[in-house]
Amino acid sequence: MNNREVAKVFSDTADLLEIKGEAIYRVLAYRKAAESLSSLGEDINETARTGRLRDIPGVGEAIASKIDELLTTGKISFYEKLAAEIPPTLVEILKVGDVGPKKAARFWRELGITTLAELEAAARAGRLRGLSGMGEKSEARILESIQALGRRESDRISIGVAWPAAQGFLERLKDLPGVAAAEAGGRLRRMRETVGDLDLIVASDAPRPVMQAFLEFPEVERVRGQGETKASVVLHDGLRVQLWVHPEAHFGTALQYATGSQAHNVRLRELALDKGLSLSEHGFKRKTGKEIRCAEEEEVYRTLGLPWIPPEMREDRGEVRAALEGRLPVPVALSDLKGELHAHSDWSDGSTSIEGMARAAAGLGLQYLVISDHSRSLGVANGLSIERLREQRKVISAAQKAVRDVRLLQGAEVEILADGRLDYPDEVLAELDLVVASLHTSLRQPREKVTARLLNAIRNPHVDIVGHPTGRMIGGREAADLDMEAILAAAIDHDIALEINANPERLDLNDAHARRLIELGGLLAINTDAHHPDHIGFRLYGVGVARRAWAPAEAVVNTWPVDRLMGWLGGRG
DNA sequence: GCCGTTTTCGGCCCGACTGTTTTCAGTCG
Repeated sequence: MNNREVAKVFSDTADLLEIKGEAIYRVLAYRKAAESLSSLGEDINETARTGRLRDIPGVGEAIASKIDELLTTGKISFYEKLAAEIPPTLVEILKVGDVGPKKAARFWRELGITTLAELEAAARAGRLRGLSGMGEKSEARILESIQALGRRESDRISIGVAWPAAQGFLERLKDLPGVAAAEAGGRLRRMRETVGDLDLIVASDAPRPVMQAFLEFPEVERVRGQGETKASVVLHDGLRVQLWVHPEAHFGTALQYATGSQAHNVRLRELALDKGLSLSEHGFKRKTGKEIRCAEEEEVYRTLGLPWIPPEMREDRGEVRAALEGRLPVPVALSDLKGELHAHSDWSDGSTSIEGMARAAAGLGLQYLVISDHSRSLGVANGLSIERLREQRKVISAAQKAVRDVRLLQGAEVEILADGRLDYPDEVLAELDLVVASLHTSLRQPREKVTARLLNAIRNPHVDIVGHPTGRMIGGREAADLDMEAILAAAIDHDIALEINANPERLDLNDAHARRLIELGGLLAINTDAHHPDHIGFRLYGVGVARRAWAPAEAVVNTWPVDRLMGWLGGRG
């Protein structure tokens, strides 16, 4: 079983226990363990084999032994017993908005509902409103939420869609009279791969007109809820947006609160309690009733005796403890990136000439750009034959004369063939400044085979970077089944970098694997895989993943000045 | 069920909003 499958069992266990009415802290313990498992950068089978399950945050004696049982027998007797008691299909109806464990339990016990389809039928038949505490409005909301669930292919949208949408709102909010500041919060600010909605936080001492103006934005289809400080709307395209408006004097605590994650916030509130303070989005409160307001987020952390923690690191993955102990790393920032190491031109499947890409890179202030078009076997992408590759080198030199502000290098994104060989012979690879080796085909091979292909590429002395190592597409194609520990170890052994592909549909490596690589002392490259000048803007998302991985600039090869980069490349093949 | 520079037991975050209520439970983040 893989990490995600194991995590799902524990998250389902938490849901079932909650429906059953178990003590909430027992439920939360299972949920916390599930979250830790899903963000674990190492294969859980390896962690179990080496007896380190208890090192996982939130995994104690009881859950560790259940993980062991699951990995060795394929099931957990505790879960089997629970599932015999509470129908496990009830978990799916918790996805419905306004339906939590209490309602799910009542639908089941009082109406015999066990599945989403049965819940929908009961709502349509008007049978929900008969329950005490439920009326027509509740029933209508539930029905509406079920339909919304069915319409959306997934309940999450890509950060590549959400980010620009949020920026558009923020610009307009900042222009409103009486608005001192506007920021995105939530998963978006933490640079998660996907978000469920947009959380926007505005500082204003006159909240009412700001709220009103927001509700009248043309893309707003309907208002889901509205109070003094919060409003929630649905846009015509189905995107949900939440707006918080707080006075300037609270903006720091409000932004901190709205950024989350929930688990991170719980940690901070626990720390606050240790200091005799109660923390909420409005500020700190002493037992005496005296309040401490924070206009800036830094003040919130300072009050707790902490340095400011970057939003991308706020996932309760040890950042609070690291901050307390003064060993929180400074993660790489967008401004640290000095070059792009993986970009395509119209020589293969890019949209734009080499010179056009060079001008775009120069316009962004990059110091170097590697043109890395596809290799010969990738016919669908117009991969370059050896002859065309050599011809391209001359064109790159000519482009360099035309665009002097950015150093142009010739690379290639070389196919790792199904049998593990590379798509160009070594003597051709040796002619290139930089080699990105990538998998595009036969991603579904068994673990041993696909892992061996990547290892073979890593051992080739000409390969500098492995591109989008797992091949996953978010919400689309599954990652290849790789022995990631072996890949990370080999990459470190051979002093090559693993790519964080910044395309928001890829983000590959993901944050968990990238963090594991950093822990082990490896190197990353943040590459956009640009096929169009605009795609170089994807760097932002790749940096987000690297920051979530706690990667310092030092560990990212394209933050290095060109001389150091060339030295690293030249040290190999 | 987890966890510990106040603890191996006794804690484990806090408030807004909604709908159905006559004061609160449930959900959400």
